[in-house]
Amino acid sequence: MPELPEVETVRKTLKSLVLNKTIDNISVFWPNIIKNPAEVEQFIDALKGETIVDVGRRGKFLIIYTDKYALVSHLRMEGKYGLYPKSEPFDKHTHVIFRFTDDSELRYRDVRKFGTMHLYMKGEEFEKRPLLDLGPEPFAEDFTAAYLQAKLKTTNRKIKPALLDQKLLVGLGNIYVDEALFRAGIHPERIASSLKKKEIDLLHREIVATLSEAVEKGGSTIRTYVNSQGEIGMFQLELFVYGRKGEECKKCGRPLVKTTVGGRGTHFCPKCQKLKK
DNA sequence: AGAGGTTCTCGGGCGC
DNA sequence: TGCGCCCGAGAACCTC
Repeated sequence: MPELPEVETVRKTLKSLVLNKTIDNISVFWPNIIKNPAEVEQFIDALKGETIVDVGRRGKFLIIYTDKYALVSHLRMEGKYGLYPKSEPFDKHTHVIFRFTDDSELRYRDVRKFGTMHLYMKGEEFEKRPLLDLGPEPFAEDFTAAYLQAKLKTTNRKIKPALLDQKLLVGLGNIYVDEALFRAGIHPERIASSLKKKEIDLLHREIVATLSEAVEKGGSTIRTYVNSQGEIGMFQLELFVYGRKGEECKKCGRPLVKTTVGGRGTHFCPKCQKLKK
């Protein structure tokens, strides 16, 4: 569910809620979420007594920093963090609880149980999976049009699945990839290596613009997304194509269509995004 | 009933 | 042949 704008919004709200809190103990009700260390007991023992000193982000991953550790957390489709009073009952979708030394606790809830957590010593987190091998951040200096052009030139994949590959670039998911491709006027099934320099320049600009506008609006709430303070995003109101099948294209007025590309539901305008070679 | 905001693993196909 | 890369399919899980 969350792509870069949603995760960045969660990062900010989560940080404001848990900074300087000290973990007293932890309960894990669905151990499959904990991918490292191998034993859940080690995960729990390591974090007992640790104080949260920062909350970072790399692509769609949250990184909760404590004195000694980096907890790398991916929300996948439906993961959510929230701070609750210990006295409040938790629901059946609560899979991990971090109890603090005060009367509050951080709960990780995840209806589909797809989310993951990897715990590493601080400083090791970028050398191990899943943060190893990630592509550039879209707002960083190393994500340039020239970089994008060099990467796309050498792949025969369709442009949409190529852009969803987090090794090429982090942060895009199914919503924002459809939005960026529409805004750049590029058909999602174009072969990546067939894109012209001019098209890639525009695509690069629209990827950065779409993601940064969405961050400003607190992300998009399509179904269930809320930030760590329970607030919805507002960027869904600005979407051009995602979730708008059959509605009028905001550029040309013709109806938008939905197909499947690379196994993912894909929204686009057949008039504004022509499938040329 | 099947799709849903994600990503990992696996296996087939292809080229060297 | 064998290996490595590239790419697509399927799987992980639950709700509506």
